[in-house]
Amino acid sequence: MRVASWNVNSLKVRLPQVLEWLQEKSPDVLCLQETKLTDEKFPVAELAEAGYHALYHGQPTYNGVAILSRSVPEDGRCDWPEGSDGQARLCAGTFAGTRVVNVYVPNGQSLESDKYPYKLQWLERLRALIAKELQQWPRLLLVGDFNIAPDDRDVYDPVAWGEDVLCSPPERAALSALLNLGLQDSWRHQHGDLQEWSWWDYRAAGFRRNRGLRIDLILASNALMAEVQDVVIDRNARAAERPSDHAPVLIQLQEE
DNA sequence: ATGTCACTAGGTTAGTGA
Repeated sequence: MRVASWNVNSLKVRLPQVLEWLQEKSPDVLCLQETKLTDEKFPVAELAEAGYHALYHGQPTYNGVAILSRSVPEDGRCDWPEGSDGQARLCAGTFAGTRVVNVYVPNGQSLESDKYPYKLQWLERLRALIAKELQQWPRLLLVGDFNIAPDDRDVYDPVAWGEDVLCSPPERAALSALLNLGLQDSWRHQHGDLQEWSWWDYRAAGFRRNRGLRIDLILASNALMAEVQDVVIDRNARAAERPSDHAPVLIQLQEE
């Protein structure tokens, strides 16, 4: 099974690139973040024509997540079990016994912003949810835009970036708490000390100068980690015409 | 550390969020 994650920064704008990428890579599952579409505007028909079912959860202007898949997921979930807080950042489904949880973690904006404590609270709620999900589905992938660079190897210039948002110790501790539930950063596990980025700022020619961060992650539960064959960041998608500022990340799991 | 992009509302541009 092959599962991917991609922050598309508006599915309305990026639908042609997404359809092309689906055709080229043919993943079983593609998790999207920042669709920025209300549910009635979700391109269900175009994706069905491409052979993909869609589970989606959006809102106007901001956020929005979706899971595109060859097969129909079981136990589909949109948003928190305790109810929505008005921000569409979470959805999940089960494919052949493998739970896939798709998240768009709040950005946080800056350490001074009120969005920063929201981010930390959101991550704590996610930890509690994943703890429960792991009990039901030991085979679990937690994928998405985490808006956290796990450590300094994931930052183009860690000295310049310092402990600013996306790299602050409390954010990294929140990510560690998630990993401590029994998950691994699959890309890092496969690639040792390699440095690659999944996001490059549109501003200041970030991509041309290869100034990026690795903030799009696929966390695999320990039960799944032995089946991981490959994890790749598809930098070509970022080099394409009218790109998202994020590249897709794709994990290949051994077939049964 | 800002060389962009996408969104919306409202008035063909400015604010906002990333």
